[in-house]
Amino acid sequence: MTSDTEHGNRPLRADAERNRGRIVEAAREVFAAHGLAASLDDVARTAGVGIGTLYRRFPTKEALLSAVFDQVVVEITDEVDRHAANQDPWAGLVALITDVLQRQSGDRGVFEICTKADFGHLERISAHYVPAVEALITRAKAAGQVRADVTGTDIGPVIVMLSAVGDATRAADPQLWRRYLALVLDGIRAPGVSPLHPNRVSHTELMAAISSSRV
Amino acid sequence: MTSDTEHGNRPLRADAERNRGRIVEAAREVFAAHGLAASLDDVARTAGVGIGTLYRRFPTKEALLSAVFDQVVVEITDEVDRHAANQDPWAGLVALITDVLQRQSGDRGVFEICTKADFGHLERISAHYVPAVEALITRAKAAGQVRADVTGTDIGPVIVMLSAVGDATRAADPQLWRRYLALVLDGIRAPGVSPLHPNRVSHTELMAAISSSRV
DNA sequence: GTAGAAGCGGAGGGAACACCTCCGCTTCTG
DNA sequence: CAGAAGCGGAGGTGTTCCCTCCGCTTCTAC
Repeated sequence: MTSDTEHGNRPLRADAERNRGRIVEAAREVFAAHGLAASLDDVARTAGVGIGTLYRRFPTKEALLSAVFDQVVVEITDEVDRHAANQDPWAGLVALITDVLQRQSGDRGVFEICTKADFGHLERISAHYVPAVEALITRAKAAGQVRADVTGTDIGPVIVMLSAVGDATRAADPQLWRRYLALVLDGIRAPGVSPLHPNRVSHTELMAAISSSRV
Repeated sequence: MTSDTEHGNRPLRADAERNRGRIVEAAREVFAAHGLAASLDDVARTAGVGIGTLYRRFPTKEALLSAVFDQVVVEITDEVDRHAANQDPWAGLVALITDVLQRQSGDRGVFEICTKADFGHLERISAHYVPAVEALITRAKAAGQVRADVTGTDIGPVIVMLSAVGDATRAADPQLWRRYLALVLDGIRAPGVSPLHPNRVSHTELMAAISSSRV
């Protein structure tokens, strides 16, 4: 955010640096509202600069996405690691799911970098997410907090599910997803009642499936 | 499907009638795979006819959508009414949710006519769906089968949620949504554990929100 | 103050993709 | 077998992207 150079070389002129900041800020807003497919013309308009200015600073769309989301990825992975370290595994799991959803609800850009493989952020996130969730689920099951037939690979789909309901109901009530989170948590909690359809799908297969859906 | 006239007037020539059938069938397939935004060129190609032939028979995209989905809407509303009449309200509710999801999982076209207001099918469906679900929930709560803090307006979001997970995990395992259905059903079942975020949103508001999401 | 480097805006090129029209040619039917 | 009906698909029109180019403006170092 506060980098005052372009590629670590010559510092930018003051007005250029100011515009760069505006562009990143506008991109964040626009991607949050319309997803990563939003047009760069839209970003430039929101930033109040010409499209040429945007492209001089960020030669490709991907460069802009990096500038906007690299920091967010670090925040998310830190958060995930922190929750994994929670002494109470159930509390950690709930906090992890809640935090991820809170970030995603209301920010379609974040949602998409977490679920679409297109731009490489997903890999970095899942490298932290997968072991964290596996450890939490194992510990929570050992403590009798989570039903025995739930696995670590179920949490990804649970997040997708709640994220979808958050998106769908946002216009009616932006916090309504919390209601369905509570419902689903009650479903995950021990002891289960309904028998579960078997889940023989790996994290890797799930990631691939999720990021390829709704093309 | 077996209509052998265009607007109830002169019957079509045999080859034209044959092509009309192929077009409707191809449209069903293409919309199922790619959603209602799929292009009519794609439909024509799949049907093995020229784009001109398609447009002569269906002057607008909407006419084709009607030909494809009007019957589906009737089937859905019949199904919904039938489940509402189930003596065991819990069994009826589960069957209703399962049937809707079964139809939607694997058919993006059906999913979209059920959730997007664009083409007017949603209204016809919800005219049956809303009273059916309200009656089932009321009866199921009276029988102690559903937790007291769940309402009729929760079932729509639940379907959206499971439909999203079905879509996301389809490539990994097309039946995996059943696993999360069981999880959610356990969450809906009486007695609840986690307190639910209040739901002060009407069916109408929810429909509007859902059909306007992911524009 | 000023020269010139740095930066700026936005028209527009090029590509992709959608819906739909038109018309010369083909096929069916009475 | 005549002529009505139907056919195909090139192409018109429109939209929406990403990105380039270049004449003009603004900043900054001296």
